[in-house]
Amino acid sequence: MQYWLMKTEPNTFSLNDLKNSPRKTTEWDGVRNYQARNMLRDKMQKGDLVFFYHSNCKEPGIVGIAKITKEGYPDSTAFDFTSPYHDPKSDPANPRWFMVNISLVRPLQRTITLAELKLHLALKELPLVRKGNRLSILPVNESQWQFILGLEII
DNA sequence: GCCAACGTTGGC
DNA sequence: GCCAACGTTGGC
Repeated sequence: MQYWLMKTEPNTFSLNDLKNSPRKTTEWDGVRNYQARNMLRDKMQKGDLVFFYHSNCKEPGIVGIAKITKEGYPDSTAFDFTSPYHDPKSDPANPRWFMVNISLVRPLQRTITLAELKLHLALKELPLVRKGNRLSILPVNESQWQFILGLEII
């Protein structure tokens, strides 16, 4: 059982979009970074919990909890000529990109903002708050997970 | 294999 | 909108 943080731009796909998805489940497609791909393909396991993070928006932060409901499988949008994520270099016989399915567990009672996360010494090793980090999928260790959850209720 | 140029991410 | 920090590309 591992913990993760997954970034999404709410303009593209928000927590509400997840809530309104059939069975509150979505394919996490479109990841086109090899480090993130490796986590999707090799590390994420069914039942792992995920902080759902809104990036590139007015108030960046963690807004909900989701879980992995299907482990890594080839990202079909790479083969779809009509998709913005189409990648002609991904061969269906040897797929380059992978995705998982995630399902909503619950929204948080409030947004735990990036600014707030940066204040806590206990989170100084959290990859999210490290300078220059642009990965859209990041590991969270158990103590960090518990600490962040503890911030939800003020 | 090096590395300059370019593209992207994402906070601010 | 700016720009720092990365990742990728492609010439050599």
